[in-house]
Amino acid sequence: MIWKIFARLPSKWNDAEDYARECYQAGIIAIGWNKLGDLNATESFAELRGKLKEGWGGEAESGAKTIGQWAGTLWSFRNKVKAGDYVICPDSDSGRYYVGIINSDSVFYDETTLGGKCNFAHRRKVKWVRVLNLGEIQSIWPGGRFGGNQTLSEVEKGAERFMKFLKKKRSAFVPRSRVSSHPDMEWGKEAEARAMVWLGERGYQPTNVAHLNVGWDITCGNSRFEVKGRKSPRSAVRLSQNEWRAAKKFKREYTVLIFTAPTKEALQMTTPMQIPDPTRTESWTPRVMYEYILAE
DNA sequence: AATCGATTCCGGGGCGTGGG
DNA sequence: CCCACGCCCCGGAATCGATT
Repeated sequence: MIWKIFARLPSKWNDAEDYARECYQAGIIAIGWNKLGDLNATESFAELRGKLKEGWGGEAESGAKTIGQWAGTLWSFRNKVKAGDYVICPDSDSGRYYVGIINSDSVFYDETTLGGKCNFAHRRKVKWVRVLNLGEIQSIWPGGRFGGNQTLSEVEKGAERFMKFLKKKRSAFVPRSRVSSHPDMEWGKEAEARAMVWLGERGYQPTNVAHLNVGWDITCGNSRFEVKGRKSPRSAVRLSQNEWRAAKKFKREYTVLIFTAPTKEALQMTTPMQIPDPTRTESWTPRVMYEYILAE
């Protein structure tokens, strides 16, 4: 079975956050409604619905209908999801889709925060196996839409194509339908500053070498980091020829860090998407630029 | 002023769900 | 059955902002 599971707060909330990457990095999939306590202690769908009504009755916009859908999500998460099932978890911060295989036989309850802020307590262990970009998703589901909008839903349409896609080996070029971008100087600088802090927090001793034009921005011993900042996942990440060459040369020692945040304040809190050895682990579309000069 | 591209806005479509 | 909804999202249009 294939499940689509969102690990995020509702987008209609103004401070909605996406925890997909935290889950990915922690080897977990997690959903909210913490106040319910351990789901293993809940015996039936009806009991679950009752507890939800008690705890969230006021927030449920459409009463019984909403409660019912929440109950369905949690009940499926507890009962219908099985070890070996596939999970697809969309990440709105990076515009990517994490694909994994459920690795624990039952749900467990854990309120400790993952890497960043995610404290969604209903969890299952996941072995994440792939990261797909929009182009790859669209090659499976034209239009990029699959599964439902609820926190958890089963993916039915295109399930066979998805399985076939996973078996096929990674193709070199997957077209991406998104606009290309010029690097934004100011955001580049902001992102670099954030990267320095973030690396420092993780125990590195980073040196900023961006001004040297070597093909990456930050050096920590043998590790080289290229930092990209963007305001939304809709704008593409572009590697210059210089950067590409360095990435090819240093392979695993070269990592691209992508910071996606709409405002400077948000950027200070953002954890980056990390792409080690980018020329091998991701699909890039080469772009050739021409210019025309009028002959004298 | 005009042009070009990035960014934001928003209409509406789509799939899977439980309620009635 | 049908309907209305959800921890949604695409893609065109409008807006913004930088550069000439």
